[in-house]
Amino acid sequence: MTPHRPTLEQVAKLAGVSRATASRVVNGAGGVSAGVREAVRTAVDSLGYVPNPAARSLVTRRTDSIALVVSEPTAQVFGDDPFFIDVVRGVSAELEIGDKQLVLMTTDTPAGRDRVQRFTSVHVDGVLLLSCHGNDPLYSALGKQGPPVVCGGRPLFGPALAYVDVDNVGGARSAVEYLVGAGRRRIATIAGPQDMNAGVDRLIGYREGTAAADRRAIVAYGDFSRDSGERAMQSLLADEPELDAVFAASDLMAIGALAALRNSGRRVPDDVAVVGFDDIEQARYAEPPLTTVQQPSPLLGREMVRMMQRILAGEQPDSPKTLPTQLVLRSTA
Amino acid sequence: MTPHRPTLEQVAKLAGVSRATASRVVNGAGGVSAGVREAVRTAVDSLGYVPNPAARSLVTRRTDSIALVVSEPTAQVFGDDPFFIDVVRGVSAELEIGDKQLVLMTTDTPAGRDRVQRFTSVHVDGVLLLSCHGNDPLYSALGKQGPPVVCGGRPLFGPALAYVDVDNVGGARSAVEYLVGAGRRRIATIAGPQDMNAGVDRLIGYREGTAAADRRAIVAYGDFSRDSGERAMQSLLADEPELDAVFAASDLMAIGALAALRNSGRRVPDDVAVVGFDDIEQARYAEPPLTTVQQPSPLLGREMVRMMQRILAGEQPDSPKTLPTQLVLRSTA
DNA sequence: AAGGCTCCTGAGAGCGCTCTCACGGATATT
DNA sequence: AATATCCGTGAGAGCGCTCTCAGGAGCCTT
Repeated sequence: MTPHRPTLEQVAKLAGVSRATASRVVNGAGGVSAGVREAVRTAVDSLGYVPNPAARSLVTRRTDSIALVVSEPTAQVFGDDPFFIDVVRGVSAELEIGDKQLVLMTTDTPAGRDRVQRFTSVHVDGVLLLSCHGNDPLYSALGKQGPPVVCGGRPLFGPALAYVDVDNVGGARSAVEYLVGAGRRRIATIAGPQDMNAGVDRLIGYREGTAAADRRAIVAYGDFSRDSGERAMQSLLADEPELDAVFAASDLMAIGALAALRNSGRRVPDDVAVVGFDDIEQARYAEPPLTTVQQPSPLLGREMVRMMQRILAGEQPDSPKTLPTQLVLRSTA
Repeated sequence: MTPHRPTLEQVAKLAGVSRATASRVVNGAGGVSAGVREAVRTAVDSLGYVPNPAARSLVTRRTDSIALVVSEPTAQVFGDDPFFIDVVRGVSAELEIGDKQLVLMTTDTPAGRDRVQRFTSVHVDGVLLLSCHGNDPLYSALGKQGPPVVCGGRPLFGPALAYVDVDNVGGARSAVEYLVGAGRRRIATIAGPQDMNAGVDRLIGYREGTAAADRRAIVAYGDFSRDSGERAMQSLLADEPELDAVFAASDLMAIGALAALRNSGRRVPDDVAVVGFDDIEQARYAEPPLTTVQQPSPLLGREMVRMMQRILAGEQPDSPKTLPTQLVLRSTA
């Protein structure tokens, strides 16, 4: 198919130098006189030379590519909010700077997990884990040996891995604080799944906020999806008809809650205030537009890569990094 | 970091065979006696041997990985509908079957494009192009030399590349036919961007449908986004206050149109029927739930991979493949 | 029984690259 | 002026794997 890619050897011959020198120029190593460097560059251009990464990585033992591992449940959960794609975009953009490749892997089946484990042990320089689910055996497996791992989201179990997270606790707390400050008395929450760190931490933040203001915690659970939010809101309304505020751990659940509130005849925000979490695009178009806690998803991707690069460069293991969230005021609270 | 990966040499020694034989077993090549095969397998397991892909691909000239190239504009456009992630999921699942890797690349800048071009020429066995935008220089560049290319979505320009597409024309036409059958008289469309094949083809389908029913074409343009749909609907309403149906080339635009119709006091579907395209999750929750043309996004990804694999296997170049769409009836039409 | 098969196995030659090491020449040191 | 230092360069040894080729053992043919 391909006629035949030129090799370094040919570049060297054309430039009238040795392969070693050509290699030096191609890799930007110093110690080459300007004239020779120029000659090699010319040869590279005229031949259209592109280094063979396999040959290179065979000797360097680097692959210059890192894996982004996403557990399929995660992809499913985040399938309809742009979180995932935003993270990927951030990862991609940041890797591009370092001229590294992004290898995307999903782990739905145990076989897939096994595949990931085998694969990552040789094929990539590092692994970014975006599987925020509970006791994932992948955590411990990857942590034990093989390339360095950086998690997106604080791992709930397993060994202490490097991670970057969004300030879920702080964001949730600030949402509650805002509701308290706005004079709300009975503040409920629709929490996310408790096998995911975002679900856990946002509930913790809610509890901190209510405790600090001496409010009772009123908790219902959802799975981050719209429907689960609607159902949770219904049960909340049944149990606590007097509630006047709800913090939902995701925008989708908040939007579901909005529908439930509407159906129950409550006015938002007059009767019940609603605050979501994520700040997805739909939040802007909700009826009424949703007040929510914004999280910097692309930045999460970028920071994961940066942390990985620091680890790869052999620097001190970073302390976990937490990215700030921000309350975005719209009309529901 | 890594202690040191076992090599085939070590496996061979442990199994008491030559490297060649060990290689045969590892690669499942025939012509190895059962006893020897078993011995090698045992050695592989006990050593935890994983073949070094760099060494392998150095000699085989395959990388067993294929690139999915996404132009950033595309990612942006599709950022808030699950199309992109669905395609990726399909691609990923299908590649996994063939035990190939997915390398994800985005091309926002010209530099990025250059990078893609250089990269793909050596690093991957094939390229899946998901950049459905107009006159992308990448098309011709990739088509000319380098690995085989399969496009997702019919390329609008450039050389004839293999592609898989969704039946945009047929889907749009069937939407119009349905509206006609439901007795709608003045059927407008909110078309998508005309530098993207989905935008072009859905407009063609609309035109076919209206022409076949002797209806006048009433066209406004959007960019697939919600806001552009809302604006387009407003201008449609201003120009053609008597219209009684709208086909929007995306669900997001249809949802925007719904908002504009509501604001103008029209009832949906009583006064104006609305049909979207895509069947994103939001369509189910629109007010009222949106009738729309469903497209099989994950299947698109799978089929792209399958076509690529056929090409890689040296089979006859496939004719372009078109995947069926299906009208999903809800409440807006 | 001799030749011809087939079947299994091992030896060895690279794939294209990086990197260490040695070496010659120019420059700096004493 | 002699030695030490440095810089630019080339030779060559692999990195771990696949794959061709040759050869030995066992079987079938005639």
